[in-house]
Amino acid sequence: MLKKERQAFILHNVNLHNRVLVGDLSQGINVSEDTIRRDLQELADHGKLIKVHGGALSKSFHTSFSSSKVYALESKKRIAQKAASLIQEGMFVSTTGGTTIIELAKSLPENLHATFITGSLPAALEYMHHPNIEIIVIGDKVSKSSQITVGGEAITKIKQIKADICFLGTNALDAKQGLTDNDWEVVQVKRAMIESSSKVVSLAIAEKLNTVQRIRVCETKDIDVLITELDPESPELIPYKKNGLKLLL
Amino acid sequence: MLKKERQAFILHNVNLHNRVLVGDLSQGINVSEDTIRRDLQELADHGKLIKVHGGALSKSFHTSFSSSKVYALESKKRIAQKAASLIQEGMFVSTTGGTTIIELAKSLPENLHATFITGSLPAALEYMHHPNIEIIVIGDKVSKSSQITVGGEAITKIKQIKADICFLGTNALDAKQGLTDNDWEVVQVKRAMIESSSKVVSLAIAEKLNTVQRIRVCETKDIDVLITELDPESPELIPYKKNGLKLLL
DNA sequence: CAGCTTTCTGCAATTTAATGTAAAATAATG
DNA sequence: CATTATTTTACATTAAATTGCAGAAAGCTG
Repeated sequence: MLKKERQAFILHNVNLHNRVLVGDLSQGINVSEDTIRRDLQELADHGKLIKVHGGALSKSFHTSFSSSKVYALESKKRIAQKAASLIQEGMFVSTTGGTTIIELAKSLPENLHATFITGSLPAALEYMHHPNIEIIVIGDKVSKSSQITVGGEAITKIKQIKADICFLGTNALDAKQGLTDNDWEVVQVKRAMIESSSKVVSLAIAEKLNTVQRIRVCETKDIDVLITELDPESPELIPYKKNGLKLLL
Repeated sequence: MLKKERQAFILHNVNLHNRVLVGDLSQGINVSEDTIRRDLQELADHGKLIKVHGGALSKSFHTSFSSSKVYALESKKRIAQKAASLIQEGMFVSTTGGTTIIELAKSLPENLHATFITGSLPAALEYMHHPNIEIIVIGDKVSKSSQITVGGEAITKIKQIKADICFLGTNALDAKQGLTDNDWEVVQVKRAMIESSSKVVSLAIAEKLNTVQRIRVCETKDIDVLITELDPESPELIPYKKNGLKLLL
């Protein structure tokens, strides 16, 4: 059996049963456990499965188990801290929703005086814990999928307030395709925020990079700063640099 | 069973039943109690559950009970349920903030179709759990003490929407002095809500009755229904009856 | 406080993983 | 075809992880 075949077989199995054991595979294919381990390692390196002690789990199993709120939490925290450092005393800051933005809200320094504008209900609740932060909530219909307010009223209000900086929770970002999203109403809100902010910052964990969704929010060059957890020298980031984005962390 | 699988199983259980016992898990999965404890410890370290003596609790369960919002919770729940029974299919409902209103949000029947208008962020988050409820958030500056939006914009918006029924979380109610409150901005919002609603309902636990605060929101006769947990025959309630209030429970 | 249960700690046994090395297979080159 | 390099694999050895157990410590209950 060729190596590729074997790996295809393993992958097929792990996706079918959500789990595989090194021992079973070794017996089933009749190769040493070392070989299986090497295969698993390789597949894991390519992100096809999750290697664990004793075998491997399917990707879907793993993500469903570590619920999305805690998913990549550490990355998000680091990104959020970097983002917080961009905020200066007295600024007007607008933010979208999303878990990374919530982390940003939690990362704000205790004594920061600033005004936050948001249509995200969970984010607003977080800002509330900070005694010196003024909160402006954008009112309108609530989109349940994204937990932010959306609609014409919301967009009108957003455009009425010129923010110094705007933080975008990012669903998908690609150097060529720009910032994209799947929800039409949310896209409108994001566009309005970008339009009425002096500086646009995108917070994106690595896995959102080089992915594309249906609806374009803006082009890559419209974003001023990209904050992600990758090494700034990482080759993945080169196309973004070319588009003039400042990179952080 | 792989370690990750076991932990997924535990997590699934704790989220399902809100609690797990070390012994049960040990028997169920057929590993030693030590192993279960180590798993619980690990999951707790990652913030996925709360470890307690004898087992573990789900995160949501724990936070909903450890907070200080349990004061007079049972009374509030009963009041909330009574209030929920007043809401009919398709109604436009406006609500203020306050813990009793949050209980109302939790008490809503699963399949109710209605539109809720509120400036309260925690209430809006609760409504979000109901699939058939449309939420309109009133935007403006957030008052941290009351966790609702306040200000001219908010009042303008409230007046633009005519609600069928309006539920007021009540700080102080006195038959002679009417409904009173301590926060000027909140009072403005409440007044606007009363003005633009066909029916006004006050939710008040007994200890708020016959108390007065600085600023008058409205007179007693402007309230249509008072919901409290006292016996309707209670002498305390006679002056309210005289003012034409309908009493519930 | 006394008696009970639960938890923690260190330790040993077992299982699993990683690493280095050599043999075999495959590919590349002149 | 011979030979050289590369890849793949198995085996042995060492390292790491997981788990259960015993006894001490801590927590709970009446």
